[in-house]
Amino acid sequence: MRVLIVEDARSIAQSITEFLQLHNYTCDYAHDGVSGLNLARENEYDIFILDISLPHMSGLELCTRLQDIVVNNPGIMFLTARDTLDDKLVGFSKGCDDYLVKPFSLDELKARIDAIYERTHHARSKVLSIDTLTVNLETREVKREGQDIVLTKNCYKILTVLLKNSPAVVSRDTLTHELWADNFPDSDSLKSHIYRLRQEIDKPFAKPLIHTIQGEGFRIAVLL
Amino acid sequence: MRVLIVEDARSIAQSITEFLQLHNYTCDYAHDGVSGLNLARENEYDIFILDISLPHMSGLELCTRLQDIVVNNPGIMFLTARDTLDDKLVGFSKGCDDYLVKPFSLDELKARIDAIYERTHHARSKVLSIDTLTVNLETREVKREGQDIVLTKNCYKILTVLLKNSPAVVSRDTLTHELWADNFPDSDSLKSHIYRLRQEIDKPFAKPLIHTIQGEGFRIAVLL
DNA sequence: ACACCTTGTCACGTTTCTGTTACCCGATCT
DNA sequence: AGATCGGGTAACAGAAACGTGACAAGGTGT
Repeated sequence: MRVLIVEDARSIAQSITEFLQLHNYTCDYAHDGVSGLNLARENEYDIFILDISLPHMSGLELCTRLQDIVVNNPGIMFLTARDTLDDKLVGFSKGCDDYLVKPFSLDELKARIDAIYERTHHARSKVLSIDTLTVNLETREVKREGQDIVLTKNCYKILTVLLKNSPAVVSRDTLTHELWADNFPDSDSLKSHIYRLRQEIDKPFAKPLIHTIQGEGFRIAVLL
Repeated sequence: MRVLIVEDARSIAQSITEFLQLHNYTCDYAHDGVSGLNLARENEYDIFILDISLPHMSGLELCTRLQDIVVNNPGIMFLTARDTLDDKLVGFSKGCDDYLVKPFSLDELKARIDAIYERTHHARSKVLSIDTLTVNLETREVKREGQDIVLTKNCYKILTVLLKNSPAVVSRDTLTHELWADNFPDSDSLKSHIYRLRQEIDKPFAKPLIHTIQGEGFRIAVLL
C-alpha cells in the first residue's frame, strides 16, 4: 500500500509516516499542496491523506486536482482540526472518501485507510461507453459490438481522453500533453496514433465514431 | 440491507428510518438497549446503528453483547454527541466499525453504512478463485483443476495480489511495491517471477489466466 | 557440512510499440 | 490556378517491453 501524506505540520506527518511504515506501508510526504501534486504526478499511490489547511494550495483544491491527475480515481482522506459539519460536507462533496478530526489515534487512521482501500478497489467499476463501444478502465478491456479490441498504450490513452470529454472537441494540444506531458516527440506522432486508433476502432465497422475538426482537434461522438 | 437502529431520541431515529427506507433499506427501531438486544436475537440484521448514551444499557455495552449474539460478526456504527478522542477509541476497541458525531448528514450516514457493509461482507472470504484456480489464504493451498500447486513466496504473493484485483489490471508498480515495498531489486526480477508463476499456473493447462498488458501491467482473468 | 530451494541478476531472442519519414488528398487562401 | 496548410495513409527501423532460460549467491532445513 502506497500512501502520500500532504501535511504542513511536520511532527504529525512524521508520526503518521513512522506508524504506517511499521505496518509495511510505503509513505511519501509533502509539506504543501504544490509538491504534493508533483509527487502524485510522478508516482503511483493508493491513498492520499490531505490536511485541509495547507500553504500554497488548500487540501480541498488539491483534492479536486488529484481527481484529474490520477487515472483510477484515488482514495482520499482529509485531516482537519476544524470539526464542524460544514467542513465534513465540503470534504465529501469534493470526492473524498473519509475525513478524520484531529486529534486522532493512529490505529484509527489505519483502520480508515484500509476501509477506503477496500472500497475504492472493489466498488468502483468504471466503464466509459459510446454507441456499442465500451472501455473498462479497470480491466482495460475495449470492445465494440461485443468484439474484443486490443490497443497499444498510446492509442488507449487517446481513446480514454476522447471518451471522457465526449462529445466535446479535444484539442491536439490537450492530447499531446496527455500523452507526453512536456517532452513530446519532434514529429507529429499524434497523427500516426490517431490513425492507428481508427484502424482498430472505426475501420472494421459501419459508422466512424472519431471525428476530425480541422484546426481544432478531435472528438468522439455518434452522428445521425 | 437490514438495519437496526437503537436510539432514545425518537426524532433522530425517525428521520434516519425514513431516509433509509426511502433507499429501500429495511429498518427496525428500538428505544433502549434491552429491547434492541431482544430484536437482535429475534431477527437478522446487516448493520446496527447504536446511540452511545442509552437508557438501561449503554451503547457500548450493547455493542459487546451484540458480538456474542450475532453469528457472523455484525457491522456496528455508533452515534455520539460527545466528540473526544477517548470516545472514539473506546468505540473502536469494542469492535465497532465506525462512528458518527451528531449532528451528521443523512447522506453521510448512508455512505458510512454502505462502506461498513462492503467491508464486513467482502473481507471475510478466505478463498480466492477464478476459473478452476483456487487459492486458500488460510492454508496457503493453491490448486488448479484439483491439482496441487506449490509456489514460492514471491510467486504466491503476486498471485494473490492479482486475484484480489481480478479482473482489473495491476500495474508493475503495484506488484513491485507489494513484493519489496521500497527496497526493490535493481534488476527486473518481477519479470522472472511472473515467468516462474506462469510456469506453474498456466503452462500445464489449456488456457492461460495471466495476461500481459504492455506498458500497463498484468491481470488475471478468463478470456472467452 | 551438505543438499536443496529461493531469488536476484544477466544475457539473449522475440514481439510489440513508436517516432520518423514520405507521399497523398482536399480545403483554403492569394 | 497554384501554393499552402492540415490532415490521412503507409511503411520502416530503432527502441522498448517482454519472455525465456541459466547461473551463482544466499538462505533453510537436515
